[in-house]
This record gives sequence, structure tokens and C-alpha cells, in this order.
Amino acid sequence: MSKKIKLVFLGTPKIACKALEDFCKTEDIEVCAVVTQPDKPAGRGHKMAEPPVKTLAKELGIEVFQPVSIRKDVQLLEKLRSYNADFFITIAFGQILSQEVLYIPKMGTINLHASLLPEYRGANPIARAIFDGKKVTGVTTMLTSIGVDEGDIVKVEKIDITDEMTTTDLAIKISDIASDILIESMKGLLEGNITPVPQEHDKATFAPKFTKEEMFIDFSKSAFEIQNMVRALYPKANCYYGDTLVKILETKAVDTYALPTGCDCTNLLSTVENGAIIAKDKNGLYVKTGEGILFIKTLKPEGKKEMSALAWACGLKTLGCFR
RNA sequence: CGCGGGGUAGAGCAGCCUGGUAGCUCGUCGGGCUCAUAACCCGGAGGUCGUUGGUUCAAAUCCAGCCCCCGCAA
Repeated sequence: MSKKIKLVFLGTPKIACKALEDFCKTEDIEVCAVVTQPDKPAGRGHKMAEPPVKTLAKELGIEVFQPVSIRKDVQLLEKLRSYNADFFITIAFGQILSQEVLYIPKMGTINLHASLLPEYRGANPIARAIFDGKKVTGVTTMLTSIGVDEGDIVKVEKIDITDEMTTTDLAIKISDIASDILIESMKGLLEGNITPVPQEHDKATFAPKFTKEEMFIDFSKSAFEIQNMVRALYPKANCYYGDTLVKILETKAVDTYALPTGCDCTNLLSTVENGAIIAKDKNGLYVKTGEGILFIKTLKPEGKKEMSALAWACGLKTLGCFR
């Protein structure tokens, strides 16, 4: 490859930053411009905040555009055409592109999606895969088409999900490999080594954002399911202890033999309700669930900082019950 | 001016409404029991109650300002 690949980068959140940074470090790639969402009031007190990608682009000295709607911004489209780019690259940009935009780059627009398409189309593929207890997920690059996440597949990379991984961990892992798979995809297309393959649309599944209800722990579920949920929602898995909202941060499904010695588990388990704290030791708390025991290592009560479950238990008069 | 929670010993909490001796659990230190212990018993150390000012004979507690931490919403 003698000629540089020219691309325009469209992305917004933190997960997209790593790829942008990597592109800029790559010799035969030229990032012509960055398109991201407008600044929005965010956080406590509604202070204006800029998208992470914008912050990074400014540091890297790349021109940034923040259209309210990229489809309707005629001036911007003109500007984007003038770059004569080979590719547009989108990673969690947050706006739907029109056919007019997709046609601008010579080789097309490539989107990176954090699942093995056609599984988990939509806004929340990473967390949904963990929530469902999947052992394997991945990233897919595709040629963007009008239907959301329906484009022809360019390249796929599998990623193993371990038992301890949270959504945050997995997102970091994905953003680490994002630029590699995107670069391989672009080169493959330019050199003609890769032919995009249509998705098997009848096998598609969807990954919607979590509803408020889904973020509350149901202790009648199995310890295993709850652990998946805590990892998927990390750090937002809620439950109540009395009237206090408590976020459960680190858990593990364990067997009865993991209980502290001296704990009469068979008797206890049959008498207490789901969510009851049946024991504690110097590592944390043990809670009864619909099936199995959930060990809780760290949590975060409303208004407080993250703390070990044991520290939190020090302030309790008696060991009660989550609900 | 988006809504709400919090700051009391090394950690986690109670006390505040209704002002009047700084309390609980854990840890820590010393001692005891024990074959032994993360178990049990006895004893000790450790706090200008976030900060500044006000009210009062008296403020952790009531009033006002400020600092810091956190969640929701977006």
C-alpha cells in the first residue's frame, strides 16, 4: 500500500476513542475529519459537556463537526464530499445516516458493531450478551446500509467472555481491538480480498437498552442469573435493603460448601426467604437466592461510596434481607 | 437556577425531629480461655461530630453561607 487511506471518523462516546487514537498513530491512514454529536448539558447541575470523541479530536488536532442532524446539514455534507475520502467509519455515532451520506465515500461506510451479527442488533449488544450468560461474543464490521445493523458483513472477530467480566471490561476489550479489525476490513476491501457477505436476516436478535425494571435484582432467580445480571448492568444493578437503595457491584454464585464453617445451611436455607443474608465472613456476605447462594463482595448504598459488603454489614444491627 | 442522598474514632453506622456526659458493630492494642482458632471472655487506645459564622447559659443536634462525595435524570 503506497497510498494513504483517507477516512472520516464518526463516533461519540468513550468506547470510540481508542480506535480514533489508533488510526491517527497508523502510518498509512489519514483521518480527514471527525463528526460527533453536539455538546449537551449533562451531569449534576446540567453543565455543558462535550462528547469524549470531540475532546480527543481536539487534542489530536483534527477538525471536528457537531451537526444536530448530519442528514440535514447541507453545508457539512458539501464539506465531507470535499475530502474525497475512501471510507467513513462509524462507531457508536448516535445518528442514523441517510443514503446520501453513505454514498459520499468512494469505498463506502463501515460500521463497527459489538456483537456477532446478526445476533444482538441494536443499542446494547455488549451488556445483553453478558446478561444472557453468553460465553462468546465479538465484533463485526459491516458495510452500512439503510437498515440499522443490517449491512453486509465484512469481518468478524470472536471474543471470549469470562465469568468475571463486566460490561465495562468487555467494552474496553472491544475498543482495544476495534481499530485492528477496521483497518483489516478497509485494506481487505481496497485490495479486493474480502467480499462482504449478506447477513442471515431471519436469525437476527435484538439488544435493547435495559428498562428500569430490568435493573432491579429479582432474588427468586438463580444465583447464576443474578451474577450475570450484576456483571451486565455494572455498576447499576439495584435492589433494596429496607428503604435504602443499594447497588450490587461484585458478586459470585457459590456452592453451599463455600459458606463459613458453623453455618447450618440446610436448616437456614429452608426457613429464610430469597434475598436473606444467611452468613458473613471476612470476604463478604452470603445471600439466599431462588437457586443457589450469591456471594456479595462489594456494593454501594444510596448516597455513599463503593464499599466492601463486609464494611457495610458492620453498620447493620442484624443481618436482614434484600428485596 | 433540573431532582435527590451523604460528610460523627482506621472502616461501616446510630444519635439530630424534641439542644444538656460521644454510642453501636468491625478492626486495632493488651490480657484471659483453649490442643488450637478467623470462635469466646475481660480490659485499653483512638473523635476540634466537613468548614465558617449566627441563636443560646449550653450546639453533632436549631438557623445561614461555603467546601467535598454520591445517585437519578439528560
